[in-house]
This record gives sequence, structure tokens and C-alpha cells, in this order.
Amino acid sequence: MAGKKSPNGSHLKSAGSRHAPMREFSRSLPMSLLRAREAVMRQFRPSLRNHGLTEQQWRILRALTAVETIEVTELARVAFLLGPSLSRILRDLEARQLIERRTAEADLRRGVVSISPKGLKLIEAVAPNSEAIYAEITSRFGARKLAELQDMLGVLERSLAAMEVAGEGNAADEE
Amino acid sequence: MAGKKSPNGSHLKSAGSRHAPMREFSRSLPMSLLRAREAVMRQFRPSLRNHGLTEQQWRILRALTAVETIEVTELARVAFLLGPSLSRILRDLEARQLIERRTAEADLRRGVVSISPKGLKLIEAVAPNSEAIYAEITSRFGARKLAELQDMLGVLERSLAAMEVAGEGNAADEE
DNA sequence: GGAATTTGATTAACATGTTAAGGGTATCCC
DNA sequence: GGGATACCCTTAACATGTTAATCAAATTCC
Repeated sequence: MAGKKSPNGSHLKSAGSRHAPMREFSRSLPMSLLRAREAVMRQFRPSLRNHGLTEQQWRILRALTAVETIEVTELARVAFLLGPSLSRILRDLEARQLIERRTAEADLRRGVVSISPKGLKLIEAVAPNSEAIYAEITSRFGARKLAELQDMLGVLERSLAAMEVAGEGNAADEE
Repeated sequence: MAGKKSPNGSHLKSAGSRHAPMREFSRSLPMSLLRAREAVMRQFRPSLRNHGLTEQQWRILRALTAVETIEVTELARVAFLLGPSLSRILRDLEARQLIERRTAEADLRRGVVSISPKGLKLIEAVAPNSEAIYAEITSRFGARKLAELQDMLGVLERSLAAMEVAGEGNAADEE
């Protein structure tokens, strides 16, 4: 190892700082959620990468295995991707022949997507490994605690959904 | 509204599908964490945006207010950003004169960063609104439940940290 | 003390996140 | 029935995520 590592590489501010002691940064809810999610995804990424898939591409293919066909808008909702990201990814997945698309006869604006045989084959190659990793995570953290955590996340999500409109007229920061 | 909205825009697969009933996609842990975090960040982004800051830029400035100076590597750890992202953002923040940088005298490889007066002023302009939003979230979800949730996230994180090395030799997916 | 190695930071290249704008269809409604 | 409107999807533009490669500086080790 090069260089004697300084204790932590930073100098704390003197007590006489003129700022309120804001909530310790690393303990904020967004950071907690970000770190937890990253800790989880770090487990999956190598396996996906070995199969030439990104996390988002996997999400899409994975969602497609549950249905015969699905409209683009609905797919965006299910895979939790924004329209522009989805457009790009579908273009690439189609070029790789992992999915098939056509337009709805009844409404030419709508696109309809389905997974291809080649896509299915890929999913089947990756799924066992993913399942094993998921099982290991469940085992380490505890199945009951995992279910409890997901419940809480769901409640949090619904709690905040109510704020969407309520906090719209928040003076101070409007343009 | 245009077009009669189909029930859900997708057609479920027939019961005779040849695939195991993988865990319902939207209930996977990664998706739960992603949706929860997005629900939280959706509350903050508009305010940050009104001040010309992205989420990550805010994280960096926010972290800088807690210290007099900090080395780039340590900042990356605290703000939970990868080196390349941090490099780009620091370049931009420096161009906007929101931060100041120099190199460590003892080790010319290391960069040392601090927030500028202008950066501090910006933080002080944004912080009250962020605090108010955070307080509203806490109030809606419940302070006790929030603390409990963050505990669980911390435990999850540490549970998975142990997997990093253990699962390295996982046959099947190696190159 | 100098070659080999390690380290800190940046750059490169590609994929996605995010917001705004555009283009083609479909619906409203007069 | 045709202009206004709403909708679906895609492009555009810029910022970040992610991995690999690069470059300079510092260590190691002989």
C-alpha cells in the first residue's frame, strides 16, 4: 500500500461553525435507501454482466416473461423506467432480437412488445443464478425480516404518494 | 382522454406457460428499494432544480458543509459516488465557483476539496426547504417507523457486505 | 537508486436518468 | 368534418452510472 493513510482523509469543522447541525448526511433516508439498493444490486450485476445484460435490460426481459404481450406504456410502469430510457433499451433489445414489437391495430400510436424465443433462452440461462443469489440474500437477512422490510417500503411509498399534490404550492422555491 | 384505456394494457400468459412462476417481479427487493427511493427523491428534486442543483451535486455540497476540507477519495465514499462521476461533478462545481480545490502538499496525487462562500450561500438557501420536506416525510411516515426502517436498511447493508467475497467462486457464470 | 508495482485521480466509452421538445394518431366538440 | 386538444412514443440534450484504460506520483523491493 502506498502513502500512509490519513485517519479518514478529512478535517472536521471547528465547533464554532456558523451552521445548524443538519442531520448527519450519511444517515438521511435517501442515502440509506441508495446504499441498501446498491448493496443488493452489487450481488446481481456480475452475473447479469456475464450474460451481456444491464440491470434495466434484465428488468424488461424479466417483466416480459410474465405476459404474452404488453404495451410500451404499461411496460414502463411495470419495469419502473421512464419513457425515454425504455425507448432506447427496446431499440437495442430489438436489434439483438431478444424482443419483438409491432403496433396495436386498434391504435397506431401504441406499441406492443413481447419477448422472443432467443430472449426466453437468455432468461432461462440467467434466472437460476439470480434465484440462487436472491435465496442467499433472503437467507442471510432472514425471510421474515425481508418481508417486513418490503412492507415498510410499500407503506413509505404510499405515504409519499399523498404528498405529490399537497405540497405543490410551496412558496419559497417557485420560479 | 383519448383512446379507450384497455384494462391494463397487457395480456397475461396462459396457465400452460413453460416457466417456473418466478417471484412476482414488482415485489422483488431491488424494485421495492428503487420505488421507495424514487418516491422520496421525487419530493426533493423540484426544490433542488429551482436552485440549479442535481441530486448528486447537492449530496456533494451537503457533505462539504460538515468538514473544512476533504480528500476526493473520502468525499466519494461519503457522498456515495463513483470516482468518474465525482470527477465530472467537481469539475463543474469548480467552474461554477461553488467549491475550491487544491492538491495535498504531502502527496501530489491527492486532491483536497472545500466548499466556497458562494457554495455555502447556496446551501443556506436550499437547506430550509429541504428540512421542511424531510420533516413532512417524517411526520407522514412516523418518526419511529422511519428510524426502524433505517435500522433495517443498515442491517441489510451489512448482511450483504459479507457476501462480497464469499460468493466469488460461483461456477456457472464465470467467463 | 531505479525498475516494478501500487495508488489517486482523471479520461474514455457506452448505458441510463431526467426534462423538454417533436411528430404522428386519435378524440372532442363545435 | 375539421380545428383544437390530448395522447403515445420517440428524439434531443445534458447529467450521472458503470467499467476499463490512462497518467502521474508514490512505494516497494531488490
